[in-house]
Amino acid sequence: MPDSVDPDFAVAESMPEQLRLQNQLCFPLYAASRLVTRLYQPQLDRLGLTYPQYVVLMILWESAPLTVNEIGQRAMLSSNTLTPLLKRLEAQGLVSRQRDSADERRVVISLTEQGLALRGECECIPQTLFEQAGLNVEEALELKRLLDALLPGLERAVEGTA
Amino acid sequence: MPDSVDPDFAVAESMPEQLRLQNQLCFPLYAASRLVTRLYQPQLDRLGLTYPQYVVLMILWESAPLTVNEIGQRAMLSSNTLTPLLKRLEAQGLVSRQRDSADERRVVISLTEQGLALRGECECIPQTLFEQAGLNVEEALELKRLLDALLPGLERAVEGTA
DNA sequence: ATAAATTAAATCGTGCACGATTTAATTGCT
DNA sequence: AGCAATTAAATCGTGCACGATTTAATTTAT
Repeated sequence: MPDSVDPDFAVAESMPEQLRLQNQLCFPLYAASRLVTRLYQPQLDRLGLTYPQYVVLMILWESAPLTVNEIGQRAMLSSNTLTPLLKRLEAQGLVSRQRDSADERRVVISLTEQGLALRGECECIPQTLFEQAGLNVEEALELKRLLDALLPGLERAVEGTA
Repeated sequence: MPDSVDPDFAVAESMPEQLRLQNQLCFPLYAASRLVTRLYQPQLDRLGLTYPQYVVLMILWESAPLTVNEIGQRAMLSSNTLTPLLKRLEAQGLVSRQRDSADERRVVISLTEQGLALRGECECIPQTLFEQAGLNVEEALELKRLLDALLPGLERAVEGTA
């Protein structure tokens, strides 16, 4: 044992390699996700949106009207998260919520004229942020490819343990 | 215009490519991060930990004692998130919090014997989850490499807009 | 020496996430 | 028809995240 004066020597010395933050895949994933959300914020603030609200709107812009569950499948969120989020979007006049008369259990979410109009405001956001983050196109595509390949296995694993 | 009966035809038709969820890098990042956290939960539940608490403990296992700010730099979290989290870890008897007598502004976080002992319980978690998610080693390494390369640019961009 | 600037935590308010439960509507089964 | 099982949202409770502000201690520049 070297005559180190570092009081944490004993702790660091016995730290198993696989538990070091630097060796974990989960941490950069967690950090990158939060950083990207923070990068979106200034753009979304101007529109009065949060990042999860923006995700839900992107889903609706693509396929509205949708039920809460259908949005949930696409966003991987369930009603405990979506119901209050959708109520906030409704309060902002961006979506409307109405029970499906054919099946009263369902709530159908539609875009209002205002909600649809917001799409135009958002068109430039991805490109702006892409440049702001100084992303390399090839690396970004490769990253997306790997993440898309990872997701099905993760979903299966999460279901399996539930 | 085709004689589609899809009532959403008009909406989907005009959806700009760059706003489709499928074409965004941010969404798989957001989804993967949440899925990984959910995958950790069953393992961490047994120990009474949340994923962010586990991250903070990994940091402490590597370099305790640390101030709140030092933990924050490593975890990319600040006192508004860390203070309550650390109080919960303290309430569980895993860490101790004490003002630095040399600089009363600082709060030094140390591991208790119990907090240090928990490390042993966690050694197998990364390997277990890696297998549970059916991760391919090469892809995982490549993914980690890309994410690690992405983080500095994201951090710079987030600072720049603040 | 002291006032201004800086730094470190804590506090506050809002909005996710998500496990668990509840409520209500529909479907399936006899 | 009628009752059990299923499904869809909503509700509840806890714990992050994070912008903004506050409090208090230290540093700096007069």
